[in-house]
Amino acid sequence: MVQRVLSSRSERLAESKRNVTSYDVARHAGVSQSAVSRCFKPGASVSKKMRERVMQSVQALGYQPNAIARGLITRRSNMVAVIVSNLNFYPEVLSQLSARFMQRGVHVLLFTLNHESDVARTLEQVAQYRVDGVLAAAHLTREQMAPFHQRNVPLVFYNRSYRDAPVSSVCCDQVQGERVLVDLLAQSGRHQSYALLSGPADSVVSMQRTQGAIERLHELGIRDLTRVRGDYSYDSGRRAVHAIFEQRGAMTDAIVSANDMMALGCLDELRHRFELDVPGDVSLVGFDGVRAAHWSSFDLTTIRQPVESMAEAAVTMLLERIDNPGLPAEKRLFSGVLRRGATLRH
Amino acid sequence: MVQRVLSSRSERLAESKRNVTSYDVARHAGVSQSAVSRCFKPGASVSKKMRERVMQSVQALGYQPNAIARGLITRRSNMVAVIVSNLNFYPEVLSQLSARFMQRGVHVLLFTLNHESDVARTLEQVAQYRVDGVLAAAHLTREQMAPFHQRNVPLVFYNRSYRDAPVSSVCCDQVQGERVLVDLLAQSGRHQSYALLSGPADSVVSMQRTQGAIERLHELGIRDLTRVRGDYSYDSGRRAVHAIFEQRGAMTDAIVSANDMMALGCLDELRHRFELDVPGDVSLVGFDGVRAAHWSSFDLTTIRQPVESMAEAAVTMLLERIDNPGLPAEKRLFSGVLRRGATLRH
DNA sequence: ACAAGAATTGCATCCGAAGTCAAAACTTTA
DNA sequence: TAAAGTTTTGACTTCGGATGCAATTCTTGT
Repeated sequence: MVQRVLSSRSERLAESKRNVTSYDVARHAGVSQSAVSRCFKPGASVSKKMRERVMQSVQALGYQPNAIARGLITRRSNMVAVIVSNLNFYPEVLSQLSARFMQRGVHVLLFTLNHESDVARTLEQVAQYRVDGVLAAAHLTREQMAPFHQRNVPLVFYNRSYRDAPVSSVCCDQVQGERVLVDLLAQSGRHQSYALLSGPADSVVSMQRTQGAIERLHELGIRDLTRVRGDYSYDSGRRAVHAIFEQRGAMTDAIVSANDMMALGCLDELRHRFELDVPGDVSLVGFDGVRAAHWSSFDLTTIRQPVESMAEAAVTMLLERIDNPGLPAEKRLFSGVLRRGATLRH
Repeated sequence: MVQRVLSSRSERLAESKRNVTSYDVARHAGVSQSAVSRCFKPGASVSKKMRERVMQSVQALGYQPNAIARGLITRRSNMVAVIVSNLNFYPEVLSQLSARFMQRGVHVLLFTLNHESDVARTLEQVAQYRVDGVLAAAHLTREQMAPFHQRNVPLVFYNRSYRDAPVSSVCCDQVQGERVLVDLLAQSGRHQSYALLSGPADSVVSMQRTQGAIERLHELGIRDLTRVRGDYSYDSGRRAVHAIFEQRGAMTDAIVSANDMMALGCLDELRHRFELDVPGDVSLVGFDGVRAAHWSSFDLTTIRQPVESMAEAAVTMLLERIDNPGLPAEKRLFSGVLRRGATLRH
């Protein structure tokens, strides 16, 4: 009877191409399932003989431990969620994060947000997969963070800091960077009329950069400036030039853009549509230090975010907090690195 | 006795912030665990009253079903692996794929490869997570594909096709696109000397493009051409110009680049370093249709890959094969779309 | 009011690996 | 060589939810 059940089971196995389990390996090697399991646990108590026997069967059957089942019992999925809004803008960040997580044996469950995606539903999914941690390069409200705190899932933000919320973050100092840029503008050529091009209204980063610029301009006694808003894209940078000139005629001779993409759009529009010289007629600064800013067509003056260090810090902070749930939240602030290009009047 | 065990259990629950399980919900609602489970299964047999009671407890306790546990029993993780090499080059592809998978309730486990990553180890990880399918925008050998076939895990390639392997793929017709570009070059201005800039030696896409170009050039009777190799990057495009001119003096007046990034590097180097006019002195074509190719500084003539359609097709093909394991492999070939820019001599 | 049929519900089992603990197999020591 | 100590090993339980099946409840028709 028992025999029969067993045989019908192995028949099913054969016909359904069921995955090889640790039981199959155990049977093949003539040992217990526990033994097989132990052979895959680093410091476990297994004799050399046993390990050899098991590994031989593992090879023979092509066994791969099931990470899902393991995760269920250990309560560790070895996955982290990476939530990014607008993947297009900062591919390097994801690239860096992914590489560094992989290197440490942690897997990345990717969630991208766009304007039409349902953040609540997305976060629900994140929660259901029982990820060990969350790395968010996107904005979350306090209510949206709460469930993670309750479940003790560490949360690290990339480039957004929540002043009074107890969450960790790795940021580039937007305010200080922007101040450096404004200083540079002010020191070089005598600019008559400044324009400030901000990013989307709901972007905290854009707010900080804009605020940093305004603050410093005020301190320098410059209060009169044109303000327009873009959406971080190249095209919106191009459109912004029109908006600026509509407001001020073509007086404007210094443009502070909240990011590089828009700055490049401005640059192209100024040169090719308005046939103005940059930096002869107009000075221009960006922020981010994207690849294209370095291209010889542009050679943009900007602040480069130290993506490598920031990614490394973010990954480390998250993994530390996963291994040691007691660690308090920590906010790390990196300084941007000035890149002097050729878009500033002397 | 039973009472005592129960109470010690709930104490443990309280102190360890254990996640809420379907048992907890069942107890709270005074029903069986099966009932709770059924309330989360779409077409299940549950009375209205039951559903209400359960949902009330779900709300009260903040229950979230555990996708890991579910995956174990259903043998469906609802995750697919997306394997990309060099995330930096084609951020739009990942962005599109991710958005489309999310929209259909499928989760993306991201694996990025770079020159120093261990492909075998990566694929092992993919296998261990029991993903329902794999979407690869990277090269795999037949041996590396084999385990997926054995386990019946559908595999769809993005932009790489394996002629005689029974795997599905979605590709852009590189050869035909390159032929169109060469024709265009040949028709416009009388070019004296062609140069061909290929991508990395191990890139199948580069090979196809290069081959397409050479083939058509031969057909047109043009056999004399300079060949150099780059690595798909902007910088390698810049360097390539030097290499070309070293081989041929500055005779070359038509450059066919295997991708847009390198073409942009060429363009910048030609204009700013060599002070040559494009298209006046040199004509130039790229391939891909990246954003920057459209920028007014460049206005590159290129073939745009229909990323949206290709991503949609790839996602659909993969999900269909997951739902219906019997489906045969299928190869879909999309035509690139010519974008006429201003980098061709008339 | 009652039998037959349909819709719900709960019990028990399963998915696949990991951890606990006691039994079994080795070592060492007296 | 027996006792004591140390390693290894295996039986059994657990993680959390899904599902087949039998038991129960609810409809319906007569």
